[in-house]
Amino acid sequence: MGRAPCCSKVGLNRGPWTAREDTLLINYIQAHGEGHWRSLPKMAGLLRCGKSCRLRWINYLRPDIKRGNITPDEDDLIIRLHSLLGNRWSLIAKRLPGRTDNEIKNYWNSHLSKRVLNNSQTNSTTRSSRKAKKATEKKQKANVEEKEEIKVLHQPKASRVSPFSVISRSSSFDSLISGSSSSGEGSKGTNDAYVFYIPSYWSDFAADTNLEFPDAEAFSDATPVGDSNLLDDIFEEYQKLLDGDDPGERDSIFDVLSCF
DNA sequence: AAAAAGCGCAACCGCCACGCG
DNA sequence: CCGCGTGGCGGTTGCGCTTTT
Repeated sequence: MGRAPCCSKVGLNRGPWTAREDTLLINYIQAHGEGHWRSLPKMAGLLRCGKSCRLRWINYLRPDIKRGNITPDEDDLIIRLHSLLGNRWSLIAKRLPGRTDNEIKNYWNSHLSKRVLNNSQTNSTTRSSRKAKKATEKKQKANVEEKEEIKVLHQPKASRVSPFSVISRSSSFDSLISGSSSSGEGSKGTNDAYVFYIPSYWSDFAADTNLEFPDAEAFSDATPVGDSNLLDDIFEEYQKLLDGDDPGERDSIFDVLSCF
């Protein structure tokens, strides 16, 4: 049973959004900005729940959304961050400009979790029926997750991010992402051409937390994430800090991460 | 060629924390 | 301090498309 839905569903549209609804939502947000999701549908003339509007905007319509396949570098970073943060999709997404938590979560569930699973397998499996295979995968997945739960160093409860994060993600991302961002569907494909940048807040992050990045000055708007050495450096710094004995220090890392 | 199974992803659901009166 | 409204988050579902049998 549980509690009542967030809003009355009576008379509201559900399921896939139509182009018309998308247009209404985009036009309204362009005119009035994000927020006030509860009243937005009414004001925008949409027969949708406010929550649904928010999700549609954040996961699909926002102009800074980068559509297309996950690049190998992003792929690598997701795996590494997941090993540190667990299923903290929003935090992981914040390290991947233009990617949404939903997208990363889906990508993990459909691609990476299997890959991680396969890598952890020591025995080669015999060919079996798909059903049996899937059942086995499910079982193994459960085992891996059980182990991961032990491995993850610190997994605080999900918490709301500061308003600053909204500014970071939604207001200035056009300047952070080079290449075209597409708001239409079916624009997958040109992923190889994507180049994106670590935003300048990385250096602020380092300064604010007294982190000694190997080359903090290198973190500027013009720093391509495509440099896998840099990704390694970032990841290693995270790991070092997380491996530290001081729980307070670890907490501060998550606090800082939550601020972006 | 048809049916079954698998896959990918948009959308939904419910819980939780923050902000404000 | 407390209760309510709201927004954010992670988990889950549903469905269309693709692949396999």
